[in-house]
Amino acid sequence: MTGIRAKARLETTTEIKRLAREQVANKGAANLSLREIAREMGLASSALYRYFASRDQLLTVLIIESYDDIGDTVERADANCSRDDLTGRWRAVSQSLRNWALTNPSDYGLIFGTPVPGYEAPIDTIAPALRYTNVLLHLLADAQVVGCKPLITVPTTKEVSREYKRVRANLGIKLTDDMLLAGLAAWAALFGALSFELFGHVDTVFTDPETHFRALTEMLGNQTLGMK
Amino acid sequence: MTGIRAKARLETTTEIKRLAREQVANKGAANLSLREIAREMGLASSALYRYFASRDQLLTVLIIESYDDIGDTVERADANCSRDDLTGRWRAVSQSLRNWALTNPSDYGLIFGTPVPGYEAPIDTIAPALRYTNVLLHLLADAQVVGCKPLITVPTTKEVSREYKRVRANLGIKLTDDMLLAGLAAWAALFGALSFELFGHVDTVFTDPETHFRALTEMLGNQTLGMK
DNA sequence: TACAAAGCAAGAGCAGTGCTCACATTTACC
DNA sequence: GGTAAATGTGAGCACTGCTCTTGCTTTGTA
Repeated sequence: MTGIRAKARLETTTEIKRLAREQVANKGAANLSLREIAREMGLASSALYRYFASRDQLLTVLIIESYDDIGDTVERADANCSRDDLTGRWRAVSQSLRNWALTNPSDYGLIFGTPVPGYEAPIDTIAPALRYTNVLLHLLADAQVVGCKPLITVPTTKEVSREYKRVRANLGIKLTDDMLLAGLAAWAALFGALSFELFGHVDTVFTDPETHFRALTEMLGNQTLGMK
Repeated sequence: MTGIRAKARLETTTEIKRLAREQVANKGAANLSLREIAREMGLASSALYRYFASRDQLLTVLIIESYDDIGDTVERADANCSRDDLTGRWRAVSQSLRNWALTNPSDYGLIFGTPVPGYEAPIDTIAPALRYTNVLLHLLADAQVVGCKPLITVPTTKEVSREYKRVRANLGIKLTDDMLLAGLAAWAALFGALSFELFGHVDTVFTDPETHFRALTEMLGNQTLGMK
């Protein structure tokens, strides 16, 4: 029975990650210290290297888990709505995003903040990183099927239509140019607003950021889902 | 004549900042090393503390200079347009933003990336931080004066109108609710798109990010400046 | 012009970091 | 029960930010 050791290993690994997350939240990713984790666990610092190859690898694992967490959250919010309630789904998705970000600000920073120059995201991060975006893409696709037309205008140049053709191929989803642009713009506005808020760029602007965020998403929902 | 020493001090200070910027660009802000700067300059590491109180203070100075740099850039782009060419000004402003970000990606990361938890921006950073935003605010104000109406709808709740009243006060600028929301949304979409691009979240989506960015800003300009 | 004060640089030293490696111990399986 | 793998230890290397004492140079002034 290899179970005892496997169980202990899992526990230790989980505890390391827990303490790491705590440190990242309190002192920032840059100040994450393996030695401090070891001290808190009553271990020799070298012992941690039996569980994680390096500080960077530990951080990468935290990032992957965060991607999965935000993916879970957004998928669940979307799944809780009736499929044909497109506005409701958009509301639920964007609200759940902000809630997650406010609840896990350091994880948000880990994912959407400044990457280390030269850092190549390992393959393991790619799939989890796509989950939360796919929720939006499917919402847009569903909207298109029932005949929604975004209330925006796409600049009609050959360059743009060529690029968006490639984007459709890259994303593997069939969306009209206007739905694509409206969706990408709404998505960018959402994360732009969240980054502004979480990274402290609008502290002196808003008294109640939540109210603005609601107004923003309401407006973006109108623009993107538009009229049937 | 205090000139000789003052000049030497200025030169040393500038050189330190130059090398620091180089390191931040190559290895990230987290890996900025005062000792390495000292080595490269042929100085004892302790000598650097005559010029900067700490590593953090050096980083803060870099951030302030970056804020001023982006402020300069955006102000200049705007000033180069004829005042009543609102669309042209919006194009110039957003293009100059992207150009600056692509030319100085590490500075962009310094400003718009993950802040250190508990880090309180010193007062010196506040004024420079407002410059690039003020360019947009004045553009919106000018648009309003000539009767532009954004092509969006604001959710008309008491909460929203109360919050936007406070925002007007905080920003010290009189904009209608729809102009305010349209402007903030466009601003958020701009920086959201830039952060996605610079922080590597859309590498697999776009073949030519510039084309998408142009389409995005074109669309946002339409929505915000709208029709007279 | 002489001199005290202020500015600047050096080098040793402290406490901390990531990471490696040889070694000891514990556990699992044949 | 013996063997091999998994796990933990502690010393050690090379690095970091930062402080403090010591000595030298420039500065403004008496």
